[in-house]
Amino acid sequence: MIDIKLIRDDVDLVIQKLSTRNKDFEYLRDVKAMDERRRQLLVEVEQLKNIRNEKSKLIGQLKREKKDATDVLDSVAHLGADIASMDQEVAMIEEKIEYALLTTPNLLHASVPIGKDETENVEIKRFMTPTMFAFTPKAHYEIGEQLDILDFERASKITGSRFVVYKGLGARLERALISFMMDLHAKKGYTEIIPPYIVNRKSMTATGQLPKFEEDAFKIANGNGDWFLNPTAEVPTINMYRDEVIDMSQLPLKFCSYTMAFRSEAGSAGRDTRGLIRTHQFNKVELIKFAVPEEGYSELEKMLLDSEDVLKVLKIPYHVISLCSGDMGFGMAKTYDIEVWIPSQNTYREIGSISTAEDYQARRGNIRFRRDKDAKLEYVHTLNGSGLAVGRTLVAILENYQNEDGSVTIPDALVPYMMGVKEIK
RNA sequence: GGAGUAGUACUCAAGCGGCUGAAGAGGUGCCCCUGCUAAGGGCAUAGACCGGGGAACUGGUGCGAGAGUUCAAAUCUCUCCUACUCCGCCA
Repeated sequence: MIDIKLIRDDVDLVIQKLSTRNKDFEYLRDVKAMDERRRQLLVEVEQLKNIRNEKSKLIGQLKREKKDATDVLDSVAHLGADIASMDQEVAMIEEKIEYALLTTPNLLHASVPIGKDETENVEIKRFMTPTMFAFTPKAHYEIGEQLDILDFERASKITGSRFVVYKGLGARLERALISFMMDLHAKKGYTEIIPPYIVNRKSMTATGQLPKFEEDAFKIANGNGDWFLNPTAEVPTINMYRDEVIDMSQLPLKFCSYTMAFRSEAGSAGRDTRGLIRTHQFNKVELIKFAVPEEGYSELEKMLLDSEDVLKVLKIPYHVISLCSGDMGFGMAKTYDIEVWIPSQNTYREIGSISTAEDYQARRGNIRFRRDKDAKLEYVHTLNGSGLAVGRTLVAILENYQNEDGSVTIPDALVPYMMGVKEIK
């Protein structure tokens, strides 16, 4: 969350900065007023508590000396009710402020292009030219069904729509991609992680999924209603360090985290209903970094390159866009999306997203570091990037590596992971 | 799932409702001593968070978390979390 001191100091500036997200933030003026009321109450109630503490001490002393304490007891008796009611008001105000801050998005970095929606995102770079075919390319679900490596019908029988069964070499390809990606990143110094796929409410709150986007998550009945299916490895991996102080010498911490990710896809009814572009359950390899603030943005650029490298090695065309202000995610200060070429749709589609939250998540999750022994604690910067979405990478391979006869060539880099298979036919 | 035990600072650990923001030990830092090392001695070692103040300072909260009893809670009560032991079940 953003620092309440910013609101205290200059609420107009904060509102102005947030306004590029094309939403209304006038309620922050109420937050400022509540904060003032709270501090004023604190001064009053703390004075009363000080009096009570002093008198309590005196009572203890008198009793030890076997003296009469009735007068002091009488004089302190009325304080309790006042303190209790003021405490209650403070708690109520704090709850409201807390909720407002938890539902206020991050401030954007100065380099984020201003724009109203996804149509105004800015292309940063391209890799390769879109794949050309001498025939009409098929969609990945047609290819997958014909090769009998993807089975959507049976998946919907087992569960429902937006699920898939990977079969035979399809299953092997999915598995190969996970290993390939993890190897690629691990070789560059990212520590491999396989975290829990179920996370609790605190974790979801720290990374920003809650309290605002509860309907996007799968909640499960166990865990007193406070357990959720992992929506992205960013959640469990960043929360590894929640409420911790990270030793300065360990920064930047770099992780590549493999998870199965789960999304309710509430609100995307009708979109990408066919195929595995948008499923409730998908594999994802995610890059996560914890960095000192001054290195946050250089680490973001490096992470983008590491993420791109997956498609470079696989030789699949993509471009990178910088999300404009109106399309930015809730908790992030700056985001690059990698979009991969999808021949059947004749367009680029998102396959990865690389972002920095600056200290927004660190403040929510209380993740800090200290520069040296006597230095004050500071919040780290947290970064996350896809490395990549595995299902969508499989889509990109099926479509970009398809042949006229319906077969699919396996990218060279994956052949060793496919037990030598060079083609699916 | 059942039964039990425990959670105090960097670590271990004492702790009677008030004199405990917390004994003691280790560790760590600085200093002394011994030619160096091993060993020994001295001093320091609660931070964090929320406030007030221009500042020096100062108030509040903190003993797994939350609620309660009380003028007063590490200490009493309740709920929860976590770890460990035994039983049951199970990949």
